[in-house]
Amino acid sequence: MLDLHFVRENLDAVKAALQNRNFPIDSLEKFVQLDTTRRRVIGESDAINQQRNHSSKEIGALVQTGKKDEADAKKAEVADLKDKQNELEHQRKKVEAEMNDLLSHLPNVPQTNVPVGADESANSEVRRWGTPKEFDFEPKDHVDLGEALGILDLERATKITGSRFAILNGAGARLERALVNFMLDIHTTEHGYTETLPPFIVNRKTLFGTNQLPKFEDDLFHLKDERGLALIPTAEVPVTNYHADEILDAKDLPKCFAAYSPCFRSEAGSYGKDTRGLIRQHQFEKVELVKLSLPENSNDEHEKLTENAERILQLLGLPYRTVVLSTGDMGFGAAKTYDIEVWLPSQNTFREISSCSNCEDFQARRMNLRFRRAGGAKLEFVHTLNGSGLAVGRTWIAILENYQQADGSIQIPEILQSYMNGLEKIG
RNA sequence: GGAGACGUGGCUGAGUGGCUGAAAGCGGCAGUUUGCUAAAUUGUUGAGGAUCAAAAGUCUUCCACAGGUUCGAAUCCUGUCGUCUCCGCCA
Repeated sequence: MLDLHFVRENLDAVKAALQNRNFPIDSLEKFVQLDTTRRRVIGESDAINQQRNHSSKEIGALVQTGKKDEADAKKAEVADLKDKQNELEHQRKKVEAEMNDLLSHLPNVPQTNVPVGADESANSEVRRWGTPKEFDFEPKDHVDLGEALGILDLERATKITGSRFAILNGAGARLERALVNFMLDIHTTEHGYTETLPPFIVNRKTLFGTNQLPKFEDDLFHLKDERGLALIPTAEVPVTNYHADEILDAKDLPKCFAAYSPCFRSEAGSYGKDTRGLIRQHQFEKVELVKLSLPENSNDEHEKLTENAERILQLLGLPYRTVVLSTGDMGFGAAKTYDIEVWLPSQNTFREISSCSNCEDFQARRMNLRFRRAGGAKLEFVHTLNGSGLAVGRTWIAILENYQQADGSIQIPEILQSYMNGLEKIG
């Protein structure tokens, strides 16, 4: 959420940012109007409050000195004030609610070094690693490979749940589990993250903190429960909110978390997109990286976090490229985002396997996550960052496709073999 | 699921209708003192909003949250949420 004062004082900059994000700017005119009204109403309301408080004290004194008539006269006066007050308070609440609603629907302002553009065609590649393998046979996709090997069963998953669900069996299930453990081990032992295992169900306040609400209600799986709970779409939600409503000590920053979790997404509006295989599922597993950082360090932390995620692909020997998303392609809360895209032979292209964002103080403001510097200075909002390190299902796909052999077997990357009980190949 | 207790500032903890944004202690910050460390001592120390060019100042709101009673609520009433204890149940 953008700061009220920031929007008021940087109206033109915010307007430009919204336009670059393909976001309608008419709400900013409404903003100016609401802002003016709000301040007027608060001024009037406070003035009446002051009178009331003052009169109440006088009444107290009059009652104690036995001047009942005068006290009664005053009481009548205050009763009048109270009516006006109620009216103003009502207005104030209404205006503030509208204002909040408006602000909570505004996306973050992109950093100035983010490429401006309408969509993903304006994304810009920042680096590339590895060389896609040349196959001397026609490479299959992960569905053909997995089903032939008996490690992937999409049909029965559809039977027991529905489309966009999958069952992994045998070495396939083991590979998934190996990847989770491998990723967590690297991030905790080599990259300094603290492992955390959060709840997979969260409340609405938490969903608001990381921007899923109010705008993206339909992307979630909601529980039929009077508490308004939902399944997490990513561990970013519970983990970033871990310190919500707290005041952290500057010396404890940055805080770096690595969290495994399943992720649940309704994928509303994506019908017909990536319908084959594991690419786009309603449920998938992910190891998520989250950082809480000092504002002045968040860009450096963002670079490091992205490199930490890339490191996993390097260790697995999977070719990838990293792109910086354009203003039109970025997520709602991000100020800057790098996507890491892994090479998929079957599609002869790079596909997203991680998205690493610096949200600056956008989420922190929503969840009231602040810190104090030494010297007792004023409280400031923490900067929050997150990125997949990595999406496990898509890594599973990448391994099958990149490590497939002519006979349909899958060679296991060496670094994973110890996680697979020494298994060198599947099939 | 049943019964009971409770929810106050960074922490502990006073406060049962006006003089309480809140005692006291701890912690934090600033200073003084003392070979160093430690201790002692003095002062200071919540958050949001409005006003203001800014600071200062002034005003206002906040004692889990939302309502209500009252001229006046941390204090009384109702609801919600949460925590703890005991019983039941269960992995």
